Amino acid sequence: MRFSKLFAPTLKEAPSDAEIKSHEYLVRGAFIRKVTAGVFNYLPLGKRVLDKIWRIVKEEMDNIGAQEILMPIIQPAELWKMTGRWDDYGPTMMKLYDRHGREFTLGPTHEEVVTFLMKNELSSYKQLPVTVYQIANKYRDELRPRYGLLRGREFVMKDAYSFHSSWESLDEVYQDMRKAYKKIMERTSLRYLVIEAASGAIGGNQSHEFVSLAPIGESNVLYCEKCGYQASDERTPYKGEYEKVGMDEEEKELERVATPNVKTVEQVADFLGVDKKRIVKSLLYVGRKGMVMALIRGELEINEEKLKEVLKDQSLRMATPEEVLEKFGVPIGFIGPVGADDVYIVADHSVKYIKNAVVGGMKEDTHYINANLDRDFKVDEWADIRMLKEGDPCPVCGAPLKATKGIELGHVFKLGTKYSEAMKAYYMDEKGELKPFIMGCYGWGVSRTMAAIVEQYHDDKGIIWPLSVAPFTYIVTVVNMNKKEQVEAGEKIYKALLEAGEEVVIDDRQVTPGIKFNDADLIGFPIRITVGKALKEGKVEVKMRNSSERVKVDFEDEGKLVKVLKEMKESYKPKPKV
RNA sequence: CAGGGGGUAGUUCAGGUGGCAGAACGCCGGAAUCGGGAUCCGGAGGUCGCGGGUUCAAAUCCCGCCCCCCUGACCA
Repeated sequence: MRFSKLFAPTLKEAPSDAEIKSHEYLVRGAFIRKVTAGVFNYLPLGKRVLDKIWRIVKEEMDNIGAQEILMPIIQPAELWKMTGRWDDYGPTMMKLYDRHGREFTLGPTHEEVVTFLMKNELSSYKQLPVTVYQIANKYRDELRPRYGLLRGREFVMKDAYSFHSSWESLDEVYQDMRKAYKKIMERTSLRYLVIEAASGAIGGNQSHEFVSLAPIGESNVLYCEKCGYQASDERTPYKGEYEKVGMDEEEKELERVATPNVKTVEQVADFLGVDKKRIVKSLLYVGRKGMVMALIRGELEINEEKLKEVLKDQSLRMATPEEVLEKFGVPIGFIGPVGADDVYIVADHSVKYIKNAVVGGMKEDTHYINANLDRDFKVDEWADIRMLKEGDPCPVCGAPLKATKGIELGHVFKLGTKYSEAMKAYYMDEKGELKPFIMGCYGWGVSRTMAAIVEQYHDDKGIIWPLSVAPFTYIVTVVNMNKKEQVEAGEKIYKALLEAGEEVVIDDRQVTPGIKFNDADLIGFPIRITVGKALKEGKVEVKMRNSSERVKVDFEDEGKLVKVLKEMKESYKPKPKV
């Protein structure tokens, strides 16, 4: 490719909306351009990188026997209503209507469509298992798209689905997928963790996330250096001791005290001069079955994912102040379990071990002190709904956990029969009985991977692409286009590399050397061949993007030059930033 | 969705007490130059987000709408 012909309008300045390096460099380096919030054009360079990632993902899927298909982006509402996700997933879906007013969605994922497909096409256990996948655009109306390709509203995803007649068969494919995902991580040179994860709105009962390490990542990971435990903070159970707060005291008399305008745990602790641990925090949620109260010890935080799982209700959300006021006639901040008899109460185990607790007074500007379990309030369900943080004990070995952040690239789920039952997708087993398919689903963020790689591979000048995903391997930089000998030498090297089957760009633009060097660094070509003043000695300079070292190589000897270049290519192994 | 900020040249941004539409970079033409976005001369480029209102006069004030960005995710 000739740079003079390449559609690659690089930018000197960072776009005003770029907050992170991958966003800035992908835009400045002419890989992508924003169309509207969370929606991008891929320019030639970006398309080349995307294709390389695409191909790696495709090859790894093909390797484990998954079969590529293509499903529609437009999906009818009826399928989503069958599984209840038209409402559950609702706000995240891009919805549209045809001329008859019939409802559709732009597919945010394809469980419904693929289950519908298999329900009609597979009828016997003899046809199972089957694994299919596609690589296609997905649409999600994110609350707040941001970070360039990391959280878009339109993005490229690989989604695979497997159908089985036994859990053992599902487990085989699940393990194959995990191996394939590890290979994708390795082939894209990403540093990553595999963590146990919450399955969220997708559902199911086992899932692992493949997380690429990055400080700006939105997934919080807890891991144990001692035993190797790795999990999402949303998923990590608390298996430590429960601290006893005042358990050796006498039960004192329940008393309502005035706490004017004192609402938060912090304020209450200050105002009453008590430890936060003595306060029981009461949070109200609204789910499918109405309002639910969740209790936890004052200084701890509630893990909404755990709570959703306990209640088996993915639609759960925090109640608004208005809803709370309407229900109890009491503003938020003064809500507590004493006298909250008509609401279902879920409490974290930590609440069990507080005597003479402080709770909301259920009357504006008051709190109760000396509230005691059973005597003053009841709990309908005990559960572990605590959010763990760094330093909390590892659930496996008890050592203090470490925290880090990452970008979720892959997610594998054992779905079980959630979708097949909801959609009556049955096959006939050996005994002639109808059984719902046992299913797995496996997602990979293809376009997001591009941003994740840049997050790990860049410096203050631009991107440092690993070879496997670089848009081109080499750039031949002709320093002075007015010098015939430089142009001729550059062309000769360019052609030699093309003939050797290499991916190469020759920078034949009539611009100053500074622009050429800076663009080469910004775009991130792994190897640069500079044709300039060293030509007087019959040499060119070769430099790898991840090093400042320049090697002088005789250019007249093409065989030797190509050999040296290929050797440098072999040894090019940029170091990730994390 | 809530709160905040913003929308002016291709980009990054000034102007905003109402009175001729601005800069830098980029772009086009030219000069000289050619190893890290260098220099000089000349030039093109705008429904000031959209619609309405107030006014002799609106980028500027008022109203409505659209879009973009940031923070948050109701942790009481």
